[in-house]
Amino acid sequence: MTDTQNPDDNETDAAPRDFIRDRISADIESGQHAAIVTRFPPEPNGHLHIGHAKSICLNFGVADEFGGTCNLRFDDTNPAREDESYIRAIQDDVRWLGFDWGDNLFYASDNFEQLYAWAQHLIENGLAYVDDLSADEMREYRGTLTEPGRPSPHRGRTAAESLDLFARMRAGEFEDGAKVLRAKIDMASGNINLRDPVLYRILRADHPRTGDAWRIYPTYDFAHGQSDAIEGITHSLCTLEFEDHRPLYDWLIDNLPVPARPRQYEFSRLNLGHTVLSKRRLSQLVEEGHVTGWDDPRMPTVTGLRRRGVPPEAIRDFIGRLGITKSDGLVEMSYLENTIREHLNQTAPRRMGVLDPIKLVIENYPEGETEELDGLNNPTDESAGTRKIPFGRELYVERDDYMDDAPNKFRRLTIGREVRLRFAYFVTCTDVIKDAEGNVTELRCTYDPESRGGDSPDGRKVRGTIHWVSVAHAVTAEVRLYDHLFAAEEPGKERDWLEDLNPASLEVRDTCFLEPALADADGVVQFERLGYFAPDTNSAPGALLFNRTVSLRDSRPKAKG
RNA sequence: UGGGGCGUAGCCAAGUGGUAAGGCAUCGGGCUUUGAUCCCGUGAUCGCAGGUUCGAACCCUGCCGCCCCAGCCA
Repeated sequence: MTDTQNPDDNETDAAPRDFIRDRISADIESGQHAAIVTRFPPEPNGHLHIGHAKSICLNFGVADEFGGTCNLRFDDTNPAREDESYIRAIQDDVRWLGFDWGDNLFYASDNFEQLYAWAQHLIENGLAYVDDLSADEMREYRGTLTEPGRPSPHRGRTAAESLDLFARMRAGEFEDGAKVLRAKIDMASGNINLRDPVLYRILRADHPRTGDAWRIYPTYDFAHGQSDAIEGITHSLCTLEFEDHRPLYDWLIDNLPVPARPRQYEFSRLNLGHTVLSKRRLSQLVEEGHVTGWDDPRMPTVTGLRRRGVPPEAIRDFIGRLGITKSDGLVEMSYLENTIREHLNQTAPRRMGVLDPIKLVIENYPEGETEELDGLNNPTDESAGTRKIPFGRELYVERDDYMDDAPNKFRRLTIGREVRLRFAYFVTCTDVIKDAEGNVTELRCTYDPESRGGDSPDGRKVRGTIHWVSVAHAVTAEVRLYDHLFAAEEPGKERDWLEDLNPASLEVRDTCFLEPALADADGVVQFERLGYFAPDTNSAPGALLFNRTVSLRDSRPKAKG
């Protein structure tokens, strides 16, 4: 009973460990908290991106691991920039990622009345005052990073006067920007957030949820921590740039009669190479038409990744592998891509499709004859079974898979070389037909009828295997190939970030030929030897449209055929 | 020159005084009806310089580098 654990007693596969989880464990062990409550607090002013996914996975993940709950809370304190449409989209995204907030849906705006009362409480206690300084004046008075600020002339206003002014601000008596409510803390603090930060500003705009009830709105600093307290959040997890705000967060909690004592912990946000992860920049890309929308498959948004064909499991796995720390780095895009491949390799059915077709005619195959061959749906998963693939005398193969005078390394078609048509026959190229400009228009081949299925009874080996589609049975489709949205790994590092946009991020192949089984594909599939492809949201029978989620790894020698 | 953080191999990241986990990438090799998958192997003395200690990535001191903060954005 009093047995201690063996030092070599290997725990099961390590649940994620990081400084935040360590802290939570400690808080639970010490009895500090019986159960933990976290929250994911998006501002509804744009769509979620993969950086948010990190926060989502952390907050919901930790709640789940420790038997707590995670609230979804909209930080809707700025009606000037927020919109209802985003509220819906954000919920869809979080759900799609695989998380469930149950009944715990909140809005900071639900607390407006309470926040107002607490602001009055601060004024009554001499801890806040109404200031008439303009934004410009306030900036001047605030000082600089190295010089202390000066007190506003209104800092000494009586509580009674501030209370009156504050009420009139609420009533809509003053213009936007005419007055603000400020906390009275320390104009000389080295931490600029403590130099009498603004708690309320006049914004005579209607709010998606409270309509015209309010003419003043609390700032993030005043709304966030207090909302945490109201919801009983135990661990308020946010990104590093809020570290400077923690003293203010604590000051407010300490000076207000809040019902709980939440604590804020900060972790580093996700930075990904060859893309941008800020809502400001992402909205700009959308607004200026550099992409087709928030759900453009090139966007690092949750909705974009989804349309691209990235499974939510892959995103969660990716985030999990990165870990939670306080050091900010730049994660290689290839890391994400690799994680996506890993998941899709297990689940995506294999199919064949030719994206840059040239015709291949098998001269000794009977005219007009057709047969069906069996193709493995997934070599890594026996249970995926097989499918029938129609075969005939005329096929489409990839232009890339033929080369004149190919070097020995070239394992594909060239005159005189025998290769295997996947799941079909051995075929030997005998002649090539070209147009006036020298472009290959057709390949002539002979096949070995004995090699049906892809193996020769004489045990003869073949150097390569290529994919194909029967001309008579092919379905046509448009396929979109994507590359990094930005050519530079760190957009904006060497020049204006928009100049780093990759002009080749989208390549449209409008006449591709696919095996007939793809006519009604409804999930991500692997086009053998090419990559993973997802039917686009606009794909329709007769007008198939696929997005390349990610290519397959390619270890072929550098110089392509 | 103020305040707050960070600094372990190309990238992410364990490690918290006892002699550098793991993942990805790279490069070799094996297997292979996808040049895919899979399998095996492959690299660091821990930003730098001092100090404490029998012993330091982990403790102390001093440097250096990078990130964030001067919105009535979050």
